[in-house]
Amino acid sequence: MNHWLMKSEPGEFSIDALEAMPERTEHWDGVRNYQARNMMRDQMQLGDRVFFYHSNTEVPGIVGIAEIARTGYPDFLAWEPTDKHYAPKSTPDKPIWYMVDIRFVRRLQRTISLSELKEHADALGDFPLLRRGNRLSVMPVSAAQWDYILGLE
DNA sequence: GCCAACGTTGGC
DNA sequence: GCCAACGTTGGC
Repeated sequence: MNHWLMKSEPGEFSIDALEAMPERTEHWDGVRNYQARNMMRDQMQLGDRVFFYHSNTEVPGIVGIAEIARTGYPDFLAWEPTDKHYAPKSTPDKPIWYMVDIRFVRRLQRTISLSELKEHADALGDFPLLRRGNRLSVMPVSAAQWDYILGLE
């Protein structure tokens, strides 16, 4: 089992919005970055756990846990001309962009903020979220990092 | 294949 | 709202 962290702006899609979905499940559409796509398409497995991270908000940080409910499949919104994430080079025959479905597991008892994570940078070791200028919206979390962060809760 | 210009991300 | 950092695009 692998672990992941996925970022979302709560104004776009929040942990509350995920919990409110039917089956508490929603597709993670709109990723238009090749590194993030490759992880979703090739590496995520059913049941993998995901830290749900709120970005671009008052207190950015990890707010909850989700799990992979469906492995990588084409992001059909890429070929919807009216969609915000329309990407005309991607077609049903030759999809470029992929997504997964995630299911709500639970909220954290408190937000583990980015600033708090930074205080533990030494213990966490190499963590993409803490790398300077990092902009990946989907990133791997090692088992040790996962356990350590949950220990902060 | 280089690289400047541009758009986006996301913390602050 | 600002702006640094980064990925992508497109001219050459």
